[in-house]
Amino acid sequence: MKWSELSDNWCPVARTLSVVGDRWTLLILRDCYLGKSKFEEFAESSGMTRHILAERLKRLVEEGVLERRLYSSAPKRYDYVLTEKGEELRPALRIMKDWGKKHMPVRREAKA
Amino acid sequence: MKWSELSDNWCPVARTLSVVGDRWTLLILRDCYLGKSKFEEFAESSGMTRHILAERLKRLVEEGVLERRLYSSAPKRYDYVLTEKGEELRPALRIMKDWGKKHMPVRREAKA
DNA sequence: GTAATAAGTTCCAAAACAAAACGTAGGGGC
DNA sequence: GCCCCTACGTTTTGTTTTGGAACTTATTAC
Repeated sequence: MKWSELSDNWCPVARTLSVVGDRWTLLILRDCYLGKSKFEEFAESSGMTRHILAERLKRLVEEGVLERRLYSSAPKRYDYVLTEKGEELRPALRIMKDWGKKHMPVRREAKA
Repeated sequence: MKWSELSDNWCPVARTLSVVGDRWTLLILRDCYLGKSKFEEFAESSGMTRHILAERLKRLVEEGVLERRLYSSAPKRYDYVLTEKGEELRPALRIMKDWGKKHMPVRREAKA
């Protein structure tokens, strides 16, 4: 089954996952909630490749979770800010944060 | 970057995602919250391949989110039940459910 | 004119995934 | 006993996605 098929699933959880159901997308949202908005910030913070990052940002914009915003006209630079729709996923990430703190202790050295 | 590297990330959200950060895993949890516990139930309900399902169940058991339980000794049959650790992710799925209902209307015909 | 910055794009090999067949260990009908 | 059914997986074979690194474009700072 493909992503696109999931978006019309009877289950609202499945439809949500068709947008945010992979680790990179959720890490982008985490960064947004931490105040980041720029491509380079996401790339450095999450450790994902620029290739994947560009693709995920594109989808988040298409789905209305983020908005691509021109923040400098010369040179042209765009960043990404949360929409209200995107803001409403914040509580889910907060639960994951608390769960990680409680159940997933760091075993070795922190990397990034 | 690989899954395994994420599990020692400084960020608790990232560590959480190293366990549940893909759509199939989260759909398995959804099914658990709906009362399902059997391999065949997960396979049919989510539409994922048996191959992937077996792998994800294995990891969820290793991580202590689910418990593999012998529910019939002859023939030997196992099912999967939530641990307390697994139960504590339920609120995150509830938020995704509400978000999906609000922001992801079904456009075409529901399939599964 | 040379280097730096920032947002991407392109390329190729490696890994993950999808689909479907196969395996295994019994149970039940007859 | 023999055959099909159930249920939890495993194996196999191709396709798709991902990872990693280099490249592009436009502009500013020196």
